[in-house]
Amino acid sequence: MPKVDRRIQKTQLALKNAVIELMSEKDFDQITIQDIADRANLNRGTIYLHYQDKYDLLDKLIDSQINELAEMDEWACDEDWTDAFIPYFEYFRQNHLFFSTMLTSKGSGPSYFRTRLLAHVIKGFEREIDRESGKNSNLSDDVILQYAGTAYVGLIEWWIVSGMPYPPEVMAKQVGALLERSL
Amino acid sequence: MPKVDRRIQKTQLALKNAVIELMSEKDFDQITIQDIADRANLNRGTIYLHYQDKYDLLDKLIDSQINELAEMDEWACDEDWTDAFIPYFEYFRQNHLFFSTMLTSKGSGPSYFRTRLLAHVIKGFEREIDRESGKNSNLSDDVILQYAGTAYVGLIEWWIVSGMPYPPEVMAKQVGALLERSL
DNA sequence: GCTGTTTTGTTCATATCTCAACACATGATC
DNA sequence: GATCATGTGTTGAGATATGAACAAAACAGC
Repeated sequence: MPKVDRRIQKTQLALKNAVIELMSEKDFDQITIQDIADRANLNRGTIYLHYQDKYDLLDKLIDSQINELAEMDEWACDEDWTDAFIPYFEYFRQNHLFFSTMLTSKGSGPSYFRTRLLAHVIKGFEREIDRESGKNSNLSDDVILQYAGTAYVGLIEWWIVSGMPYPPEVMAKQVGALLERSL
Repeated sequence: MPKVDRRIQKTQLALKNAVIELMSEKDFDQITIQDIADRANLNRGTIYLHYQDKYDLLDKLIDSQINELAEMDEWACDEDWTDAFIPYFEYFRQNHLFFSTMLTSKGSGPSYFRTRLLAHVIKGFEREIDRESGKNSNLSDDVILQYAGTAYVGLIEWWIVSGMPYPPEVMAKQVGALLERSL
């Protein structure tokens, strides 16, 4: 990774937080580039140095968030299946503002971020399906993945929107157990 | 006022917060320029674009804070004497991190900021002494000012350090009453 | 339709910040 | 005293952000 210039990092962080704030206040389509620039305390032109328009900005914001998740996938993949989810739920808690806003925001139709997240989750589950014991012999992979994926994403959203009523470890263990049954 | 470039404002704000944080953790003399740069997430060289050294930085930080106070002096001077202090205590509450850190920090000897603040307060009180009714006819201005000034500053520090147990309006009214008796 | 207002993208010259490197001082350790 | 590590202050080239201006679009109200 060629280290990124400090100023770019700060600009992107400011933009991310600005978008999160604004999206929790109004519909994304009603947000103007000027709004974002003002909230991020940046010159409007600066945004165009990095993004095509506000949709590109949102896209790349989501991209980088998904990528962070993807990096965690590699970092710890074959741990004990019951502890494997702990870092994820800690991550969700740290970024709960992003997740809650993006998952619940109703731009037009169901959240674009949910779609992206679901796709990523399903891709990660693909290689975890039990194809040996025979317990899934009369089930299609498609069905299993869609089932487990939506369940997982739905649970994440519920947990965050409800104010994270259980600590990350508790969520992680239970999710691990349920997924192990489903996959 | 020629408007200041956004970047300068951000840099100064970041430095201010960094210094506040660090001073609440360790003695100012033990704080290194690199510490400040790291905490402010700035390049070390950037600090030298604005300040001679860390002492100059602290000086100018204090300067600007005192100047903000001075601007409030002009904004509303001859209101009702019992309400006049409300904006000040609201200001103290907003900046309580700065005031508590600067007032209680023991660089070497008593706080430099306290000295500066006291001088400013006394200067503001000078024209408020009652020289007509005769109630102060056998008192020296010096004595009155030192008395009222230290009392005021001491009360501010107590209020902030104690976690601001009374709302600003309550403090303002009582301080107004007490100062009216003293001046 | 037309008209005034807002938002958008883009451009340019300039200001500020960054990064890396440097020489020098300070202080600790042997 | 020599050596090593750490902090300082400075420099230079380059990268990024700024502010201001502009034309074109998008949009509202009439």
